[in-house]
Amino acid sequence: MSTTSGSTSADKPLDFIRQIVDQDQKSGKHPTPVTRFPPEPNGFLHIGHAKSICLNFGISNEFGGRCHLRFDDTNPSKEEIEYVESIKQDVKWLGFDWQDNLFFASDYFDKLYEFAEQLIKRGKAYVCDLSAEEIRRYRGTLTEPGTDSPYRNRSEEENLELFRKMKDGVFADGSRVLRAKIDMSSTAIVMRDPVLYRILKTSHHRTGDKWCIYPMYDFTHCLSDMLEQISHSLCTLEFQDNRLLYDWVLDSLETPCHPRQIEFARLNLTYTVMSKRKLLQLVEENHVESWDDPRMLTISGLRRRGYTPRSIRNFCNLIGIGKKQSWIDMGVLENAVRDDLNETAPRVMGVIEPLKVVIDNYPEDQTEEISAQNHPQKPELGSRSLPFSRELYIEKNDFMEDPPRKFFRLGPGREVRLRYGYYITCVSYEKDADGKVTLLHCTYDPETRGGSSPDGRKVKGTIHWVSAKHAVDGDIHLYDRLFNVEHPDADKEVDFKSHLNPHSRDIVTGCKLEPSLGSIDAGVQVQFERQGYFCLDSVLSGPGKPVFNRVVTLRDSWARMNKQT
RNA sequence: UGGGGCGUAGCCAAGUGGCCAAGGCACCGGGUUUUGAUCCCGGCAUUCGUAGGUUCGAGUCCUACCGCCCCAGCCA
Repeated sequence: MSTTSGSTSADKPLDFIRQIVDQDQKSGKHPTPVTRFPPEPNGFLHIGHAKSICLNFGISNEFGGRCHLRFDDTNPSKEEIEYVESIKQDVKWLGFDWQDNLFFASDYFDKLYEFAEQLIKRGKAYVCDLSAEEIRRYRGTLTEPGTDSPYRNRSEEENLELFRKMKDGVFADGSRVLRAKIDMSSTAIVMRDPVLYRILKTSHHRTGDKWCIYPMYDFTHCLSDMLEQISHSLCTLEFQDNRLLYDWVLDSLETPCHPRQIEFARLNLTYTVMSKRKLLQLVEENHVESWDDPRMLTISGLRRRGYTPRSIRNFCNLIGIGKKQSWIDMGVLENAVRDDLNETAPRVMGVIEPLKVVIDNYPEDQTEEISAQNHPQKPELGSRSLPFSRELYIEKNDFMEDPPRKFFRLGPGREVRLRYGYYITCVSYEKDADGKVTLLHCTYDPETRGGSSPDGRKVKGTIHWVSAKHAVDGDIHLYDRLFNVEHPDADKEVDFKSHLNPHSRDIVTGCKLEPSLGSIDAGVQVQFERQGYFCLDSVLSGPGKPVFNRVVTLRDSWARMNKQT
């Protein structure tokens, strides 16, 4: 079994789709499974697509098959070449390889056209002159059957002639369509003589102006699958009805194989919205900066935020595949990055909201180099050296004027350990006119260098710090969930944007970072000890002006405890 | 009132008629810890949408009912 897909464990039970693939492989029906990921190049990929990508490419990796990347580009009025490139980049970044199996439905336009003529010759398709509005009326309703189009019984010759003229551009957009001749009284609406081709005098991003008719999804998809010898065509639940048409088209034509369509539930996540329309709205109305805003659950947004490909793959493997519409808790996604980054991210110290500390009994001009581990559980990741001096910064919320008993940090007269440094005790503090604490005076115990005392005295709290004169200044963007309710778009009467979390991005300037952070590469994740995982923003950072994104916080049982009381 | 699907814990999800209904997340206890992190240990469905039925035995089979999702684009 390949491990390309991440954390596929041998003892994990197979989902229902993998069971089918497994059986088909063992029975010899499909010794080499072939799947495909078929995006329409009309937008950016998001976490929901990642589920499909991991499923299709995952199966191909696990069963020794192939997975094609095929662009479903049959509607030139919505699609753009730019999206093709971003989709390829995203799939690649997620860690999957389509090798030389890159296809476009538009590459099949000639063949598709031939199949359409074949259908006409078999008396299974006809050109219809009804307007879009009329077709809709003739279609009937959920409970009433449709009625036959007056053009339904044209002769083969007439249909062929008209269809060729459609192709040659003699008719106006929308004036005629090619329809399948199935059953206007079918209980399945998709079978009531569905449109197969429409006239669209729009140039296509790949075929240019060659075509002025374009095939519809239902006609294109099954035939594309067939042409590529796809064994298992996986799609989401809303296509269940379409399977009837998928099978009808293939059964109505002379084809060498008949791929099996299998539907699974799309991904829904709490505290976010997933539809392309709503994501677009967030961008256009400037609720976020862009498609790759770190708050967006687009693949590019997640990448910029600092999510690792592996964490996304692990997440997709974790949530499973089923037919039940479900809502995965956002915490599961967040947990997936935490788990991954906990293993791999080097630990560093950064002070987000600095409070200056003067160690009164520390020599004025002295600087010491203190050794700090890069990962306490992984000595193989080495250590680094940290400058220590008389003036430091600590986190503002690591000091309280009147701390409760369970507060293990600094307060008047209290002693804490500076991570890898010394024990210090707060002896006094200064406040400004507004009553805000501006400076702490502490003393240190020279016997406690490195963080332990010869007398074995217990110090419960350990806090992070940065030497004031060695600190690198930077900005930090504290990202949080974009919405503050579980189901932002649950109520159709309420605008989902009214649930936007005003603190989805808190920008903090003047943060004090340990020196090594001045030369870190964009996109490399580190753990700011006691706070969370961060990475340098690839867009906003400039020379000498680092901007760090918070990928996700560390679990914080202290914060949780305070929330409850 | 048509058709297609789905209902196992707060959220996912195994289970394919036979020991006490996997596992993960969340939650609650406890331990280790120079990150209130990580890690470790323990707890967490007398019950599988509901009601009947078949069977020695049913979450798994049958019947009825209830609830939720999708379908009436010349979108995919």
